[in-house]
Amino acid sequence: MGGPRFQPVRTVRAYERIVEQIEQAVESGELRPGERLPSERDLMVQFSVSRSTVREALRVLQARGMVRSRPGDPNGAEVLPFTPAALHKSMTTLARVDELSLAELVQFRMVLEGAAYLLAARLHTPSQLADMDAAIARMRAAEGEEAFGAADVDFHDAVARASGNKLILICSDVVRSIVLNLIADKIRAPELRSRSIAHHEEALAAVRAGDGPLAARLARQALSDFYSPYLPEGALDELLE
Amino acid sequence: MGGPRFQPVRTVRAYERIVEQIEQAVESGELRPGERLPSERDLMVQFSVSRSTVREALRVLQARGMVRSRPGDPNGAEVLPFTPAALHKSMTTLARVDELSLAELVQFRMVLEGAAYLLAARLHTPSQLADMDAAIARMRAAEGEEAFGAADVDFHDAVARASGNKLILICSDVVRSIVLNLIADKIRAPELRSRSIAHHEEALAAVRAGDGPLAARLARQALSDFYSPYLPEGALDELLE
DNA sequence: GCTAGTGCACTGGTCTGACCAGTAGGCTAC
DNA sequence: GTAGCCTACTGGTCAGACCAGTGCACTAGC
Repeated sequence: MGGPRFQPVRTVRAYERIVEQIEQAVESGELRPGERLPSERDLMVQFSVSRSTVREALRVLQARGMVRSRPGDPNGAEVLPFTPAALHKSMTTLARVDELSLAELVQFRMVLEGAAYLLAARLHTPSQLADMDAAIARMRAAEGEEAFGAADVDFHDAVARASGNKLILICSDVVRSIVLNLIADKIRAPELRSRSIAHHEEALAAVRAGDGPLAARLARQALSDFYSPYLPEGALDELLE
Repeated sequence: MGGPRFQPVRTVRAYERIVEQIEQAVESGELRPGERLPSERDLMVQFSVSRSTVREALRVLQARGMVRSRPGDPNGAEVLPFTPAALHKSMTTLARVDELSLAELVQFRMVLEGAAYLLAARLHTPSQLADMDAAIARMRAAEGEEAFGAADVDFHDAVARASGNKLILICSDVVRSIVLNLIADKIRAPELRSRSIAHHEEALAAVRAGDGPLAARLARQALSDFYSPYLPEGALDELLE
């Protein structure tokens, strides 16, 4: 050993270069959400490749959720604002393929929600508290399962938003929807509702009082209560004090 | 209102159907990592579509990290084990496009690492403790930045693994690498090393003693210490008691 | 004048068929 | 027995074509 240090080479496909270029244009702000890409036929001229190559690049970008194309649209593909759809997709795959257990997912939710409540208790603004109040009111007023669930989601969203951390917000959202999807076939007994509302109100009171640790503990406890029927005994105990 | 409830329709592209079918085959275990897909020309017969359509489907699957194809490979595309690459990608985009601040990322790390230490303190096995010891030994023995960094990563990985939660492990990993990437241009002053090692050892001692809350607090504190130079004053205080 | 309807030019989705540069494995010549 | 060639494949790319949609300008009718 001692000769020149060579680097492994990798052949780069044409469509990958196109993906890179468009991706960079989006990330640098040169292309903003809502704007349109040139048509595929224009792109094939600009990149001087064939249309199939352009299309493969667009498929990759579409899979990443950065772009959407609609047949017949005279304006070409639309640049989309970032959505956690791709994040959601890969986490879902992770959950399905990589033997991620429901316990792990719920535990992760407990971690995230706990942090969200902790931060929310210290950072909340009046309007965010109002959002939480409104969500609880909607939960109480809800007629069907659907409306109740939506209001429930709104509440957790408001808390996560109050945490001031977008990553917590997005990840909570993704994991929650995956978890709910996993147990969608089992029934959410309506008699749990009043208890669920009470839990939410306690946690909200702690948030309002600025008692982060208490709010976090209540939130974890509520999650543990809610999901323990679907889990082996004691699977979530580690995160409860 | 009162007529039949119609559902919005969505035209489904041919390549999407192919993606679904292959994806499902992978998720159901019918196709296992390491196995090969038929060649594109075979697939076009099986799905009775053209090769371009098959290829667009493969591009999508490849973008999701489920499949890899190599020119000339007589065996067709390879089914890959799940990697967090797609997760990594979408989180990186999130960080770049969605104005995710370094503070949010580090805060998120504090949340995850805190949880990892907390769980590790309660669930660790002897061999996992040994892994952590070994990693610290490597940190101490490291000559260059690179070796030190690698050992550091190994340590955190060992802790996350000891948490027993694969989601925490993977997400910590992803977020850590994004954060390190963001501050890669700044120097990691070598004089911080001995302090960093000391921090790790304190936290490890708490883990060994089974004191989860202490371990978690030390871990958060260490992260806060390490990253505060790159952040506005007090940006991480909310998660320190 | 304005609106309703009709074309048209263009889009993306798909297909066909072709070429090229790689690869792996069998075959041949030594 | 082995080194090296051959071949039958592979994926990557290209060219050209058709179709069903879409939006818009234009036009016919009021």
